[in-house]
Amino acid sequence: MAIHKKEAFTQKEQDLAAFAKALAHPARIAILKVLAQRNECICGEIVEILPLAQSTISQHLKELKNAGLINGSIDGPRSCYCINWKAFEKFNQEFSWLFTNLKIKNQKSCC
Amino acid sequence: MAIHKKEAFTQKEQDLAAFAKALAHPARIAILKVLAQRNECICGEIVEILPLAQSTISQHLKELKNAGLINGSIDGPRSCYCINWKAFEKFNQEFSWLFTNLKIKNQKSCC
DNA sequence: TTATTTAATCGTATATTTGCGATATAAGAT
DNA sequence: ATCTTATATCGCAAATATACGATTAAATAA
Repeated sequence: MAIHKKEAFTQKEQDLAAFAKALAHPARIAILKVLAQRNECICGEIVEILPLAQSTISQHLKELKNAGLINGSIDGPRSCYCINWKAFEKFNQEFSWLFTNLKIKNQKSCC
Repeated sequence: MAIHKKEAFTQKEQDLAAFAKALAHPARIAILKVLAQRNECICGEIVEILPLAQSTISQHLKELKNAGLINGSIDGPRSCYCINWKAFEKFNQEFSWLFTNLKIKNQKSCC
């Protein structure tokens, strides 16, 4: 693709896209669901639940953490993860902005 | 990656991930904004606004259409696109389900 | 019919993502 | 100090995504 042209778009567009990207894999959706159900969770528990290798889960957790959607803290030899509800709330609003705000002027599909 | 393990996840998880994937690029967010503002739009107009080649825009439009987020109809030598608000509404609810429903039990982040 | 316009598709190059095994790291247990 | 446990990281392979120029297709205009 030569060059990513992300810099050509607004920060808000980039942020929203980055958030969507973090959610753009069923494994990460599933991880978030597990974290939400258990409030907090160590990596190993997720590995037991999902049909993916430990290294793969660790990678997905890293991406979710980089996107700011989860928090992680070292707890002895384990790593404890949980959802960052604050960030979720923020992005939920961003999505609402995209979903509803843009809809105000035009209510119906055309073609 | 050898094999995509998407089939190992629920349909709902896959659908939500696919929707997020469609939004996971700033160009596609920008295209949706243009479509929302103008209600309907031909490909060429979007090409004039965004700093991407015609073939690239066409590719992004195809992905948005495949994801069901936009409708497209052939209008002579042009193609007219618009947002499929119904699909948007549906996925907005799916996201709300993810964002709020899961949150009921656990209100605070742990780590 | 022949040109023009508009958009989709093809082919290609490159970047990124996904996945896993192997290894490294770091804390706790013995 | 050594072993065990839990997780992160490395290195690799394969799949996807991104981008663009060139070409094709299809409708209109001349």
